[in-house]
Amino acid sequence: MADDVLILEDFLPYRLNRLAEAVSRDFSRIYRERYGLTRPEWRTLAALGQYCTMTATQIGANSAMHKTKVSRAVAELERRGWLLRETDPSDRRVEHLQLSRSGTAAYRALVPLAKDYERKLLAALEAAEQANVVAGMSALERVVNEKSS
Amino acid sequence: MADDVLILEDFLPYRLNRLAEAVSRDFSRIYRERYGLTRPEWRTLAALGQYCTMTATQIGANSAMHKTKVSRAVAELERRGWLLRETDPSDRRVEHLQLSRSGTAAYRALVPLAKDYERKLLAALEAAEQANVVAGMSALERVVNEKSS
DNA sequence: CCCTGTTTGTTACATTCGTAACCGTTGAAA
DNA sequence: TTTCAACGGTTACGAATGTAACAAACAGGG
Repeated sequence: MADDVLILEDFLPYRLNRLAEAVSRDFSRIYRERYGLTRPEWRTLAALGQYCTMTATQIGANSAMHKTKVSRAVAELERRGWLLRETDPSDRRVEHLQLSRSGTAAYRALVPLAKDYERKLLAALEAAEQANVVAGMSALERVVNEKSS
Repeated sequence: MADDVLILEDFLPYRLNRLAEAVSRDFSRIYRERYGLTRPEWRTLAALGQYCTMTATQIGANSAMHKTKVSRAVAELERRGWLLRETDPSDRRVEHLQLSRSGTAAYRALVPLAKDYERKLLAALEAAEQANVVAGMSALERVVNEKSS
């Protein structure tokens, strides 16, 4: 508790980052090896798969991505023919995005793999530990959201 | 539980990343605004402050940073006069690094701020939630370490 | 109708980052 | 002694990212 040394291994921001990076890196192999997707592209795909139709701004807010990341991910998915844009007739700044047939197919192929990954990760924990993870994350999310608001 | 839609907001890798990014971004203001440090530089400073003397390779292993990140962070800290290198006489590839007097001063100034940040973050949680966070993170770390080994 | 300010989304530029190549050093085997 | 693989650390180069500037479209007064 002395204020002269920080035990980095116990420091919450560091632990969170280390953990998130390891998990993210590990999981990214699933969509990277199979489809060559980047993380922003995967997130955009996941958001559109879940919500069917969204604007770029909505994707950014929902997936916590900078708008330039969204813009580039959308452009790449469109280039692949996985995504369709439709300009809003009542506000021509806005583009409504949705997955094409082939984009939906890729999404549907990835969802079970993603769920499997999560399932296996949590299966290595005891039931009480799983509950701790879920409750702890929710609590931290609550605090972080309070701070930013 | 259906395998056709993934609820991104409940998906563990995504939640972890979102949380870690938010906390890291928030905390980074402390060392960035005050000293203009980048995250790799802060981590290197923290590692050397904790362990007194380390090699670049050890810092990378300890802080989960790529060796090029460490190399650049060390170079910058040295440029500031915060860090001293000493070539190992028995193996001239190895450099033993340690903080200089001014580097130590900066470290000592930052440690209480870091601890304060963590304290305030956890103070917004109830006791049971804090326990959940600590236990949940430890459990996840265990699993991730098992996977990579 | 124009002017101003705001919003959506894209692009230019500089910075950061990782892969891979690299240099100098070491140790060990031939 | 010579050779060569392995290691510590740096650097070059391409990819990814964020900041800021930007164009186009809207909204609301004057």
